[in-house]
Amino acid sequence: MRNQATHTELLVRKLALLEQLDEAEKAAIAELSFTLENMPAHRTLVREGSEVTDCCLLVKGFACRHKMARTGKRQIVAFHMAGDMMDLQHSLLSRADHNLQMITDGTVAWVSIKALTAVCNAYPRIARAFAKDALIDASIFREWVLNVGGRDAKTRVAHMLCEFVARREAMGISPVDAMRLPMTQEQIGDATGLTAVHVNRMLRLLSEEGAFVHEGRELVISDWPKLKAIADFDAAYLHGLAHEPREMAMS
Amino acid sequence: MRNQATHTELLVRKLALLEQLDEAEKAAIAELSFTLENMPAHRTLVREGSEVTDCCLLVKGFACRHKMARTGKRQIVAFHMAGDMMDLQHSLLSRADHNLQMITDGTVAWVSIKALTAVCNAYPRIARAFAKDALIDASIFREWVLNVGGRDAKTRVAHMLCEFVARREAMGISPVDAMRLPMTQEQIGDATGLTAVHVNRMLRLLSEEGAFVHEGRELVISDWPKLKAIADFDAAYLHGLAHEPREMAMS
DNA sequence: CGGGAGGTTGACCACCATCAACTGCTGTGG
DNA sequence: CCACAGCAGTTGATGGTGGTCAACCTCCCG
Repeated sequence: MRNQATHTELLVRKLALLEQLDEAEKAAIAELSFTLENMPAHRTLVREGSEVTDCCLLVKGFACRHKMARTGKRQIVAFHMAGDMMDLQHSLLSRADHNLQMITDGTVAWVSIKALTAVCNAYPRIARAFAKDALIDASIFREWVLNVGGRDAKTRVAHMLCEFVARREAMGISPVDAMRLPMTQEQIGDATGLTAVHVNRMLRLLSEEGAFVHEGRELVISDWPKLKAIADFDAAYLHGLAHEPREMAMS
Repeated sequence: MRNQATHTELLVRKLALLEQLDEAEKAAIAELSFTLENMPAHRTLVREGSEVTDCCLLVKGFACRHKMARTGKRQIVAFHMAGDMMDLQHSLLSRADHNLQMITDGTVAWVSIKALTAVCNAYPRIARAFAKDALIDASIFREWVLNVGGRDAKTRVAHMLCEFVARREAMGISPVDAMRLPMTQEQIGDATGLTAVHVNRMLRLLSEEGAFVHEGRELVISDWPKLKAIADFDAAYLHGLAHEPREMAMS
């Protein structure tokens, strides 16, 4: 809602979803030294195989993580939005095992792993919050394995949209009843293991069934319970990083 | 190799792959209070949705983690072998988001999350080793998303086998040139998003191409470089939890 | 000896990929 | 202001990978 949130406010908001933080802890985060950098769409932030010394927090815009198969097929393994620490794993695993790339214009805030480690050592609850975040990340990957391995095309696309919407809501990025999808249909395809053409057909099918209305990338979720049912979506795997759309959740 | 390894020796061996441990640290792990329990094949250790207070270390046999889609389709998201702490995520996320089940007869060692946390607080390097293990877990999930979302059936099955073999080697569970697969073809199918029938065909195809010889579940990898090439397998994503079969790696 | 689980093989078919053509939008330079 | 290029989206025709169904086999164990 508030687009003016600073990068540290965003991070506090995110961590507060995972652990109770007191004023001293919030202050410690606010005092972390971040380097802000504007990023154009498609810019690669971290490349597979590279060594990493900084972690990056997404402040504005959207990004994704992806890996390549030998055939050149790209598999997106995660989407990211404002407030996400996108490469916590690099704090302990020195070599990146995947790429990190902007999908829209945006801003990231770099922070050194050293500084992050120091804050974690001084404030165990902050360390716990980061650890939880990493574990929830893993839970999301498990759900994605199920999604691409075990669901048909319509369900897959619907599920991906549900997760995206639920996470947006949790971070308060925008009202859900009128949002603009940041990703192209090709990117949805790369995330779901489908082709852009088939994603297009599935989106049309979903709107014909009344789950949502969309014109281009403008998306209005007209029937959340229906979308959720089609999607086989249960937010439990997001462990608190999700809010379902408010007015619609119980209808 | 040594099937007589105790549960704590196994855990030390595993953690030593991730962090240098001194004698005091090894002793601290040896003093952890584990409860050993024999488990028959198919026994469910942790059920999705349940609350968890203990973590379990697999001592003997094989297990898997899986989730269910609404349609009843089961998706295996990980295989586990001796030395694996199978549910570290439960130390911070109280509710299980997936099932944990034996696939063969075996033994597990339960340890309370409290005791584990205490050791981690006292020995930062042990904490780091566990954290790395959890992050590598996540890296493996990412690779699985790519595997089921982005590769064709033959490559998928080959990749799954490569990972399994490489992890076995790292834990020294058995010589690779003659091993018995613990999982059924149906379970391989549940892990790769294929049917048992199609897994069967792919296994035949792979052995016709000379990547390995198999009779029933007895598997002899006759040409590791070829299997690896077919599988699009690069062990980097295992971050040190893998050894490629020794004599064959460079041939 | 009988039953059951796992494995193997064949026939058929559906879901989704592929290829291709066309539309609409946006930004850019003449 | 228009022309044009390029990207994203849309729709149709066709085909292949892998699912489904079914039969049968082997092995193990009671």
